[in-house]
Amino acid sequence: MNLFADIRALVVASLDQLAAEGVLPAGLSLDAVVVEPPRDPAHGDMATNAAMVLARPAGRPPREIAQALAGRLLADPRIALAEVAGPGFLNLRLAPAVWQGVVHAILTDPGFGRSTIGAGQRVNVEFVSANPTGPMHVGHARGAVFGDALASLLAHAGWDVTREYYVNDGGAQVDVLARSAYERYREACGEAPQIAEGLYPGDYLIEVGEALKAEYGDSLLGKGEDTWLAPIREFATARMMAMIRDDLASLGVKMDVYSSEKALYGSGRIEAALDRLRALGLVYEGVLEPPKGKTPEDWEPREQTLFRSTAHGDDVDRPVKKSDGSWTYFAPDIAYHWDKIARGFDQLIDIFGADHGGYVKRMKAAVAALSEGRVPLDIKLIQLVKLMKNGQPFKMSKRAGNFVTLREVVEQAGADVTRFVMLTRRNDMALEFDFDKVLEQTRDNPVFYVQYAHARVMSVLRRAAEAGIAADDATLAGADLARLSHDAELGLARRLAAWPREVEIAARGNEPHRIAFYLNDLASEFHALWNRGHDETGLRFVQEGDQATSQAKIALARATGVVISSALAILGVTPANEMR
RNA sequence: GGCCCCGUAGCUCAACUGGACAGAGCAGCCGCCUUCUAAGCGGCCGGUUGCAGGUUCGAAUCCUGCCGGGGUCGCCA
Repeated sequence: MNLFADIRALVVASLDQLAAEGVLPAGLSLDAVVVEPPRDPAHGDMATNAAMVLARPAGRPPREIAQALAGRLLADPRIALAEVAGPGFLNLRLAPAVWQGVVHAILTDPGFGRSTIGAGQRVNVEFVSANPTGPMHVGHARGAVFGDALASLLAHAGWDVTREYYVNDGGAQVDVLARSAYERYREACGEAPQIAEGLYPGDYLIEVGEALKAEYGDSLLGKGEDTWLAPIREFATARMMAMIRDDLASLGVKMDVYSSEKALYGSGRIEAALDRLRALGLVYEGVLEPPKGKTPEDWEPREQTLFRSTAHGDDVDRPVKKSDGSWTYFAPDIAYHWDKIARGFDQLIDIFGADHGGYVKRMKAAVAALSEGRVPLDIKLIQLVKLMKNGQPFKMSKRAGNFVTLREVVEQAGADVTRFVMLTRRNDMALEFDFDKVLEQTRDNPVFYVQYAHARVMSVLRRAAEAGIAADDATLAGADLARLSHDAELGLARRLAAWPREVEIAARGNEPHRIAFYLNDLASEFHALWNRGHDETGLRFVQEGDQATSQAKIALARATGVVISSALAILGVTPANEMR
């Protein structure tokens, strides 16, 4: 059930009638007609721009069209008031029964808030994709939470979603990992480790060294890289991936698929992808111009293998091979995306750190070329997380290997709080994460505020039980909701009615933060009603001695709880039953 | 210098993807409150949406050019 879609359908049907009666010309496109909540509640419950967008093609003044439409709409019992306003808006006021019906729908329809706009299309959400060279840090946590919530959101809106992690285990950095682990292995064997400049100094490799000793004894001591590099690389990356999976699990993130970059090497798939592009005339040998403006010191013209990304909107063509003949990072990534296309996804989403912004155009160009424009790729960039403690920047020094890990954040703040806070900002805005503030129990902590609203709903149900009022869902579904007549109550119901629409807007834009903002608004509306009960006892949810009215009001509270819980589920946050 | 992102109330951020008078929360000011659930409630003040043009019925949103912040710029991933 989506009330806005229902009313839009009514508007469209009415316009069709007007066309049939000759009031409007036949065959007008109604695509641009929208029904949405006005910014200003004084303008009514819903507004449509129909008259304005049709004025020009119909050759009639907008207000005249609006007037005719109003007459039609008023014939429907759901429409209580239809007023022409401003340049030709038609403002609608809906009958209380409509809002009461929303409460009933929430209590009886488990699919309330779900949508079918995804139409079962298969979408692949690739996120985190951190190098398997160490534990994940806060930045990764934000990407993980965002990707996971986006995936849930899309699933909620009718997409068939795959969560995927691209393991960057093929480049030079995993060799560095192997060398670093080897030193820790030597250390475990009683030798003095030499963590040279450029190796990973973090303590997390100590246990890997010990595990290596347990596995290999001292058989690798004193041997050259050619004997130990490959096996230790395997060993260490496997350990790192196990650690990363644990980290993700601590945040409640579970991937459907892990894809290995390394597996692409030697499989012929990189070559195949590039051959495909070459056949399209998009791979060639050529010389790049130096970057405009700032030319690097050591720049020298050099012929190399290039992808013609400029054919699909990039600014320059991009190399796929390094000067030593090995692939650039881009080459296997092209093959990887081709693989995703080949697996039949209708739509791809990549979630990158903001420092990869320069990579976006070439990746989109590659996907456009390989899918011949059939598979859209949306790339969401995740901005930095600024860690704070008591309003002071929380310093981290990655170089020293003692950066703040995802694990530490989750241990201090908890998974629910971490997730919620990281979703209260748009992905392309920097996020401040203050360890103290996120745990505060005050109004300006959105996590607390929303959880408190849910806890109050549960409290109402407990109180009803104490008062001997039946308040199970079946009973509430049969409550006499016509008793919900106060504007404060109907206002809350209006907010609940907006939920399905909010899901669709958020899903269409790949913007899970909208869910967090909606939750804040809904909680605010609920708290406001609760607080009015202080002075106006008639607005309290439990009305001593009046079971029927109590049940209607409790149904409203319960419906609010259901929607909060459903929205929190998309964000991957557990609703609180009581505050401690 | 090229490209990408950001710039909105004193602060932190929204704005339904082009809709009406740009909204919340903090902070500030003025009242109220000692509780159906306690960590408060109501109201007021606060704006040239960085600047200047353009597109149109209508612009924070789209286009052009500037200003400021961040990121990035063949052989890192």
